[in-house]
Amino acid sequence: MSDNSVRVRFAPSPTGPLHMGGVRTALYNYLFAKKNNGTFIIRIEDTDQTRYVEGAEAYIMEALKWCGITPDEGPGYGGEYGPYKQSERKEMYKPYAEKLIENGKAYYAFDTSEELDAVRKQAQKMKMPNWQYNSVTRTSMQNSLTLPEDEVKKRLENGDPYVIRFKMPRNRDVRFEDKIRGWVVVNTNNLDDKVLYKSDGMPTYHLANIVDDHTMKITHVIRGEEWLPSAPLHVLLYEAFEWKAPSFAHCPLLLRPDGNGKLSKRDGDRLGFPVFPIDWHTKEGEKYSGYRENGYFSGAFINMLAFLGWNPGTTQEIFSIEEMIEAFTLERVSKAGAKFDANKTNWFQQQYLRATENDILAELLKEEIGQPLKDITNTYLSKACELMKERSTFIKDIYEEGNYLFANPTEFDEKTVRKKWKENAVTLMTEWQAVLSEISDFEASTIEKEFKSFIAEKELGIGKVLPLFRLVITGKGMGPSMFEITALLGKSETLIRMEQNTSKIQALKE
RNA sequence: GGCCCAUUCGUCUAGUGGUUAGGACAUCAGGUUUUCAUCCUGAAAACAGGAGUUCGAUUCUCCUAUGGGCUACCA
Repeated sequence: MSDNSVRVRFAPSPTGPLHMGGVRTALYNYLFAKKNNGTFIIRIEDTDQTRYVEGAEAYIMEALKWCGITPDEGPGYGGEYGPYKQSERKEMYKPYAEKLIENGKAYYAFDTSEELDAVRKQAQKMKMPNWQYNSVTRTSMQNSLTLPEDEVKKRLENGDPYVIRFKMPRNRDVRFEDKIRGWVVVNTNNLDDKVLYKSDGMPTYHLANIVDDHTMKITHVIRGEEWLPSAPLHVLLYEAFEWKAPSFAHCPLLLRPDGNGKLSKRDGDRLGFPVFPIDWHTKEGEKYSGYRENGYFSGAFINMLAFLGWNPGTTQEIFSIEEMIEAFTLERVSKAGAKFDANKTNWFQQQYLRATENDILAELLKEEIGQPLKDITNTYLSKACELMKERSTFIKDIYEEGNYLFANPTEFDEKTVRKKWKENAVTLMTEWQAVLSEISDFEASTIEKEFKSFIAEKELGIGKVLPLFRLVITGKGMGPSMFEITALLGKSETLIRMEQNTSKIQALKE
């Protein structure tokens, strides 16, 4: 592997389940890596011990796995640049922070959180809502820039709690070229002296992500737009370390379909669609539903997600992951946030269901429905899928909408009975049953031919007779071709239903 | 409040100075179908507003508006 090969990382924080916005960021990283024959890395950013959520990391890994976004390096996947969890890299950050102090790019600060809160509150009272620890205010705070050298030394030796802050330079325009947005310029006067190293001995995200990206040889940082404001700080950090900065690409956010704001945890179940790739159960017993458990194919989910903020510039919309890799470029990621549309997701799902081979659908159906289908042959199931898939979106629809393919119906659509079941119905069905019983091959085409001559003989329209036949056999007023259905059910089952159900329906009528 | 980013049909988007502003989802109307779905055909539907630059702006610049993000010893 050469030094200039592409290496990207997806760096989630295990503070909860990964939602679809995060999955999309991971996907774009993955697509970019694969497109460029590069390496896709997962790094767990767990530097905030207070926000650790049990099970979140496992959730993230499983969700990505379901999506087919497979890391080349990461926890559980190996790699030469590990460990891939920041908590396990804890020891390596401090020397880097200290190096920055030596260079005069950072300093120790002894102000406690409480003191800072007090200062902020005070400033707010004086109508300055935006107090920052920066080049102006740091001169009046307790830090290694204001305290005498021996006092600083004493405090450090005493083990007094301290943080290390970045010494943000004054009045400099920091610029970098974002792969998605073009040039972004920010003046350092608007930036504050960010904490790099916390008093608990852990780095903040800002330090850890720079150190890790550098030591892991990351070439492209592809992340959400929420990081855009701190990107200049990161650029400055690379500069302070005299390291070459990676390229940056800030993806647009996923917005809520109604009203305002970015898509969040609670929107899903409130608006009736999942925002998570797979189910998430909280410790308190709450459930947030996921696409997997709701019956979506991961391919459809990923395809939909990719198109929320990216498009290939052609009219093709259905893409396999391989095709996406081939077509993907960062330049074609759009800049504006995208409102999520659950409708389109269903359309993708429907397209994928339809494109799936019948025998594969049969297997999936058996897997999903289980017990009720265990004695049905794959050949039969496969044919049932063929009949039902044009009118289904989810695997379960095949079973639910086509339940009559698996059992003699016990209910008969009331509306159809009322509208179609006339006085001659019983006679008609009895006679038709007799015709059916004479058919020997029981092929759909034969049944159809016999049916046509039957109604011709009766001088009746197809619409007068076929709905009755459908009602008797399926209990419904609509569905696939009756000839296909009865051919699949087979002669004896068809005759049994004709015999039993005709009188059942008639009984309903009386 | 400050800073940053964005703004084309209801939604996702194509479009990079001259187009009847294209597609997809959704919607509606016809056709096919015993029916439902599919499928086919068609319709309605957008350049946020205002100034510039230019022979000419959806496209470039500025301003305004709107939306979003950030503003922690969180990521």
